[in-house]
Amino acid sequence: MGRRNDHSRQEIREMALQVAEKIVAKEGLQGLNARKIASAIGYSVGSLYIVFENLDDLILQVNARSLDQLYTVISKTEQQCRQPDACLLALGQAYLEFAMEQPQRWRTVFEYQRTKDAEIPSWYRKKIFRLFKLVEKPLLEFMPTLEPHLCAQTARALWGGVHGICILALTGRLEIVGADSVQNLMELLITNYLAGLKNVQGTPCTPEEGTTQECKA
Amino acid sequence: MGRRNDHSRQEIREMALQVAEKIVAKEGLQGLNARKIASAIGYSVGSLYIVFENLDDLILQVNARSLDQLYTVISKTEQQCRQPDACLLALGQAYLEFAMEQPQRWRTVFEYQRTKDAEIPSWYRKKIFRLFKLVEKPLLEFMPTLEPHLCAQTARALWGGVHGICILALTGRLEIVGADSVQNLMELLITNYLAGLKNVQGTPCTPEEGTTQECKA
DNA sequence: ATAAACAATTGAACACCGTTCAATATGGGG
DNA sequence: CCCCATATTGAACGGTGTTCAATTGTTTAT
Repeated sequence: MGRRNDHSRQEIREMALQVAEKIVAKEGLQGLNARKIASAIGYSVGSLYIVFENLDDLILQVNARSLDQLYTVISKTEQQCRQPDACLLALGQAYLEFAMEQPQRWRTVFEYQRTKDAEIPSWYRKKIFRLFKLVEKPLLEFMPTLEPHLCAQTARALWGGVHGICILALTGRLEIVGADSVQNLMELLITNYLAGLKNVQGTPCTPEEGTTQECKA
Repeated sequence: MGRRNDHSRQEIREMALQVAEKIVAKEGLQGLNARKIASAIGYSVGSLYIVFENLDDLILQVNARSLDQLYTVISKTEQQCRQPDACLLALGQAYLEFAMEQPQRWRTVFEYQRTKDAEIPSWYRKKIFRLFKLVEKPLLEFMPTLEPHLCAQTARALWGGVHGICILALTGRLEIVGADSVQNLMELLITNYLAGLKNVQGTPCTPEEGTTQECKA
């Protein structure tokens, strides 16, 4: 088959991405390959390489969409809550919920590392940044005295923790008996972390309980 | 070449694992393949499949060794510390240090998922369990009133958090400027979490700060 | 209307991967 | 010394991602 002009490049790109999303959601990253995508959209492999630089590029786009959807979910959660501490807890649980409802897509986002040593593009980084921003906002309401840099650090520490629980849960390394226990872990982490924040910042440093870090600020 | 009896199967196995460890440490999981291992130990690919079920099996063994080495490091750290809170902080930092000094090996342990749907063998699970035990011990000293199950949960929440910070740091998703800032994140997470634990467990539940969970116990 | 120029599309081909197994070469027992 | 049991091989198979000469339909010029 030669020229047929059935679809524009943008359209082919869009079709490929939609198919790839479905495959990733159903079979995970392992189930995804160029020939499968190509045949599903009725084009050949060669056409994929006109529209995408390579498969890494394609997967990056799929992940970008997952991040966008995650942002939508998290953002809605953030808008619906009132008290900052309850808000942070709700954000963590929304994050966990997304991860558990779309495990394959979520895992693909965070486990996939490009083969090439190419840097993560800045537009993709921004999608991660704005997720952090959603955490920093209620955190600043919760601790208004936090200077911006420390707030960013505090948010990243908390979100790293939330993320870690999700990963260990999804990869089956938490090994917890019981149905909703991952949610409990999440609540434990967030509430204790926040309570500690309030406590440490609000009280003078006591030598037998504080370590060293908090006394400086 | 036919029979030569240069090495026993155990010896071939050992040689293969040592070579595989080096390759993983230097080039990561992506740099590892059967032919490379085979040529490095002076045998053919076929011999590898006599000694290992498949590459997944081989990688599992490599990861088991990484877990053992991690356990050694963490265990030593645990033995050297005095106060339980300082101990937990030291454990987290030792974990982070291992992850950053052996990034490829550490990532291979946690990011690799077997292709086959085969379960993780129980002897491998035990290696993960005993790592958690090292966390639960000082945690119980820190909070002697914790019932065993809640202690296990509390340890897993904390360790999930520690793990998450490591992962995000290693995959370049934290985006922190400065040298030792990941260490600071780790300290933030652990000290705040511990302070919160003490605070929440020790004081009666106040409606405006506590969420819901801690008031039940 | 016809031809020439152009561009979209293909799919065979290449180099790699994990895995298998018939063929083979050899150490050691009779 | 011969023969056999077996340790070892490596070509072969089906699967990757990726490339690019060849092909074929569309458009433009005459």
